[in-house]
Amino acid sequence: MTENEQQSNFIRDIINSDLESGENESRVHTRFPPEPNGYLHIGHAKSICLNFGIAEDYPNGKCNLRFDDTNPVKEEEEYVESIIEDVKWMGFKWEDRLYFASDYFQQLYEHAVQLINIGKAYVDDQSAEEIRDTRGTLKDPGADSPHRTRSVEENLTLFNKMKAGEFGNGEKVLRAKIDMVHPNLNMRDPVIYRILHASHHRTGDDWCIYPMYDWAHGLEDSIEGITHSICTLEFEDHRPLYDWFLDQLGVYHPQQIEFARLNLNYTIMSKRKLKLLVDDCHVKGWDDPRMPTISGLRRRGYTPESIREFANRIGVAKRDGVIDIALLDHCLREDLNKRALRVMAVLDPVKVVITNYPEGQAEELDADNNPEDESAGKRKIPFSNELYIERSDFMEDPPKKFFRLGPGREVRLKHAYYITCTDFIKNENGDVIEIHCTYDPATKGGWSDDGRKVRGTLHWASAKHAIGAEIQLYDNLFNVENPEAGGDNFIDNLNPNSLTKSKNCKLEPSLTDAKQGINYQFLRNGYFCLDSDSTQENLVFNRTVGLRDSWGKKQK
RNA sequence: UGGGGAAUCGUUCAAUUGGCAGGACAGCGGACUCUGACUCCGUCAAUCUAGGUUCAAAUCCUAGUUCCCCAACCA
Repeated sequence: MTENEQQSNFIRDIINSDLESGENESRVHTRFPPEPNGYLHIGHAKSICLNFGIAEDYPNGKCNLRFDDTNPVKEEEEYVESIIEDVKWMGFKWEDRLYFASDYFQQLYEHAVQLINIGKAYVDDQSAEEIRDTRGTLKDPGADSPHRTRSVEENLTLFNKMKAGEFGNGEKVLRAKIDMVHPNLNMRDPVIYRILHASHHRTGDDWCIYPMYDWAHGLEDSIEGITHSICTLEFEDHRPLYDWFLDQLGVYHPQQIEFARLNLNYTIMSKRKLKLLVDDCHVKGWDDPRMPTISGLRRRGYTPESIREFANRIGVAKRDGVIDIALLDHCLREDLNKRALRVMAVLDPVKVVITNYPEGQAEELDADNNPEDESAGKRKIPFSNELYIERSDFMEDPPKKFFRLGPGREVRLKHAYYITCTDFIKNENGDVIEIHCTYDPATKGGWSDDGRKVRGTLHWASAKHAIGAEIQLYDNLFNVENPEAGGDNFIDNLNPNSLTKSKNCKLEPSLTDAKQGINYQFLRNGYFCLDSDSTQENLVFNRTVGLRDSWGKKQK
């Protein structure tokens, strides 16, 4: 596959053959159905790209954004808002098709009455424990409930009383009457309605009975005229049930198709566990830049384009596997390289004094904003006799392959001059605190006419013009490839060094005007963006991702 | 254990449906370079196993192996 070209997959193959055979009046209609019980993460992004991507690529294709809000005790308005923002940010459009399962509660209820009327559902008085105990096991068949043979009239009466609030939580449930000895556990008279005296974020206290996923989901799809209902592998076992309900009711019957969810190494993807990281303050919130949430990635500086390209490259299949986080990094760098504004920032500064440059003098030098994009233009950078360079760019006794500064060595200051190190000063701890150099006035702009080769090019900032900033460097949130291997002990695998703050960074003054949502490349240091906590007085930048570093790698 | 799925380079997705196993990422080597970046070139490397059918098998058949999912009034 070449870059940016749409990767085909088995789901698109199914759609193509459906289209060929004239299935669904040749419509293609998908949906992305999140439960608003947490923030969306990169795994959801895969599903979003799949469902909305299909809608974009087929003539008249549509994709609904539908909240599967059937469980009021776990769901909140805050999550609804974040999900809407995230899908929008990803660049997908649902036009006027924003739906909520809760909008269908009345229809779902009426269909339940219908199911009772055809003798395929009954009210059970058993407790949750009793139901569990009589469901049987993987090996053993289940046993019929004593209430399984109630008359239609009695079931109708009881179900209406459930709806009217005459029973407490857990006192009664409505179950489908299928087969208690079915080899598929999901078919052993699944519960389809439970009593929950809880306020729903949208329907308030209108209802005290709420539909279960299996009952609700297929009907939601049916009501919306979904053609291909795409979900993850763990629902494969539910498909017979999905089909059974729709067949019993005789309503429009979408096709459920399952694919393997995304797993990334060094990352967890469980909403429950991500919520725990937030609730227990292991991270600063759902949008902490170390989180794999879409909001976290956004704050970190990821672009929607890079995530969409990633989703395209990983493909879609039924085999579950683990994607290397390096592929995400790659897609990110590929996009950022094209768009990021180049600037200079010194993360760990050490002072350089140009001894032959007049003190008190300064000049403005020209610099490209983006060598990959001529239209990005140029800017001016101030130069003076006192500068900062990166501490790691100087060695007192450098090896031959070190192309940077050392006693007697000449390097280029990007966009400025060649300088040669003549001396350096150390403090009592033996740390280099000042480096003395001379500059060659004939090399202004970073060129010399005499054909002299200078291997190293350093970024820098003029000491008296530089602005200060705090920079946050990130590493993987977890320090093992599969943090979830130990079950709920994943907290033990948190990387204690996932966040490193550098307070005294020196940036070129143009960054005073840095804006949120813009990607910068701090030359030789990586891609950065202004953090949402940044203020005029205290600038804070996040490192989105570092540059590839073959030199650093070689050092190890 | 009953049921449902899946097995192809280190990782991941492909293979015109029986016709030379290909791409991407990672790795390694090199070229280029005012970012040790980018770019470019090269290179390493796989069909779960055992039988069978066939001129020919990743693909079909038989037997086996391994891995994943299911026993919430979660989704």
